Amino acid sequence: MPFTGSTMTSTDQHGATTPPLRPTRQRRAVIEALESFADFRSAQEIHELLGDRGETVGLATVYRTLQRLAEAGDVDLLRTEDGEAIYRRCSDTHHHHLVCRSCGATVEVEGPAVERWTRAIATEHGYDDVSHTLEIFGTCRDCG
Amino acid sequence: MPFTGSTMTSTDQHGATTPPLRPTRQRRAVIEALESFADFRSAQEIHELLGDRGETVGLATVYRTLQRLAEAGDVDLLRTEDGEAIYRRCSDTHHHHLVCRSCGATVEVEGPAVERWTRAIATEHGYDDVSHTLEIFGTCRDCG
DNA sequence: CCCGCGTTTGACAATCATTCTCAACTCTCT
DNA sequence: AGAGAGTTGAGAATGATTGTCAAACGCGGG
Repeated sequence: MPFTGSTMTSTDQHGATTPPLRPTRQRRAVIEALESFADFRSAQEIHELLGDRGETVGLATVYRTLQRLAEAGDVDLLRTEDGEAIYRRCSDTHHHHLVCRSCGATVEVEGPAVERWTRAIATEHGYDDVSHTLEIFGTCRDCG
Repeated sequence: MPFTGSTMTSTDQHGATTPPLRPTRQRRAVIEALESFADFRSAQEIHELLGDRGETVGLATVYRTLQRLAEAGDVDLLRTEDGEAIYRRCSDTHHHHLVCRSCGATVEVEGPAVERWTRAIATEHGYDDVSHTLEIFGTCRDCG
């Protein structure tokens, strides 16, 4: 299987291939749910959270919605060490995360130097159309 | 589910909790298979590759072996965008990868500056016991 | 060389996250 | 109100990965 590393950005590079997105009750619910926490959660957890709130949203829909949002760059998607996808709402600038290994507390960090470095390294090796992933893990003060 | 971000390094930080590892035919076969290619492959692919070679090694065993090797730091483990685990033999120094999005060709890269940066950022925010993941994706010259 | 015992293996069942299917439903626009 | 495209939900289906457990193996001692 080929490697699909086209990480975050799915911005329209051309005209407008993106089909319209309808503001349904379910979608609003998911987005609202995302507003209610600051760390990363899995699709399943978000689905559960919605259930607790009394919102009825199918699991498949939660998955679909999160996918769309991630593609659109409206939420951050990252993978836990065991490959599970976890999501979080985020600012729209390119950034990375410092995540607490034990409680999940997250800090968004920026590093222009790193951005430059990755691009330079890639170019130097003849790679084009560069993207990257960078996540930092650690134990936060409270969990220390 | 808590976050387990203890990425690559699983080096014994203490005495020697690591139990002995027996050099069985299967393990040797897996390691040998790893020698035969330079890019990343999934456990399934490696299992298949072994089959083609006439080596009979159970799929579960391949998974177990790769896991052990990864824990021991003898192979690199990274995740494709869809969460599949892929492995590759590697040098034992800490490094990152520049992977071709379409053919999987890989280059190991080092960046002392990045290492320092991540540690600094983490410390600055009160995070301890820092580790990180960083992968760069792009389209290599041949696939361009 | 044979024995004992903890380690490993393998076939297969079991998990688990995620995706697919498809009929029923909802928007949006006219 | 009606048409047509986008959405949804329930449950089946997928697919990677892990668990189970009895049989096979590697290693040190006698």
